[in-house]
Amino acid sequence: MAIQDFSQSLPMMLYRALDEIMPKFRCIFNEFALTEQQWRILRVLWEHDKITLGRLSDLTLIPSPSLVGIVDRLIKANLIRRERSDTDRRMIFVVATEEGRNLEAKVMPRVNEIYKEIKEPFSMQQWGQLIDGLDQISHLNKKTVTNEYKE
Amino acid sequence: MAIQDFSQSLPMMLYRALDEIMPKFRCIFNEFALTEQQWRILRVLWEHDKITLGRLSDLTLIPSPSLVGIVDRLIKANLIRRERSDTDRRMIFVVATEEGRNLEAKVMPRVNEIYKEIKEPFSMQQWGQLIDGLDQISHLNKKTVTNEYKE
DNA sequence: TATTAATTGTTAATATATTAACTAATACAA
DNA sequence: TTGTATTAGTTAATATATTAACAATTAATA
Repeated sequence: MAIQDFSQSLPMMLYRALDEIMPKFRCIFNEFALTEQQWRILRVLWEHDKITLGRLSDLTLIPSPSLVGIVDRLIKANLIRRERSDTDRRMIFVVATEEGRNLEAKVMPRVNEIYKEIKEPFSMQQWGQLIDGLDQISHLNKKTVTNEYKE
Repeated sequence: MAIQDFSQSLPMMLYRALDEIMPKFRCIFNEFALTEQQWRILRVLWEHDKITLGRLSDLTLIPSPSLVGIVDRLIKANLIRRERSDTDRRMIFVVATEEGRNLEAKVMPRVNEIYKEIKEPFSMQQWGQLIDGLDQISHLNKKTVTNEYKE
């Protein structure tokens, strides 16, 4: 056997984990006529009244070129709106409409339900180790792994 | 605080981990004029002389509709070829050309180098816990975690 | 202040993902 | 053996990812 079996490599393990869990969530998103990316944007807006496209890109992990079209479609669906900044006219804020805000109460319970199902078979320690490992991966290039701003 | 902070949710942690490590690999793939998906296919073919499209889809996690075009482009690049099965004319095998096989020796060392860098800061135990956790996630719906057909 | 550099978003071109519908070939049952 | 269901792969339509180039605005500096 090779030193490193492809299907057991970290990238494939990560992809496979996502392939297992995301369809469950997308199933719910589809019920509300949302794509996964559209949901991510709303999900962030439910935690931030007003946010620039740049920061939205960072928090949703959606690359900015993609963000343009996704935001366009959310606007067409009347769930969010653009708002150019007065102080720095380069920046554009994104804000949820009332209709967009109202979705939270409908979608989140369903999503939390699935999330609980996924988490359930794990012991608290196992889950913590998984999250810690992932956190360490996503901070590989940073000087120190500081969790100081963890709420 | 919300029960569940979006950016600390499992899906976002998985996506963020991939966002951290994959650009390092893609950098190498680009040097050989390969996309990530094209590389995945070659990577599998280096372990399997001959494989059907269906199984290739399973092993690469590339959905079959995507596979069609990706395989087309790999054929145009003269790295693989299609071969229809004689016994069951529905099935199509994919095989690496000599040029495709020759890439392994050039690409793999570079990829292994990056992989080692990523793995290095982890203790063996930490790494094992991470892989185990991911493995458990990707087997959530299976009755038992059977690795019987592991090579 | 005029120039240059950096920042924020956007557009464009190509590749891939998602979902549904569809074709061809094979298996299966009446 | 015919009709039906299943399987393997493909096509089509839309959405998103990736990379590079670009425009507009602001910041920085000579």
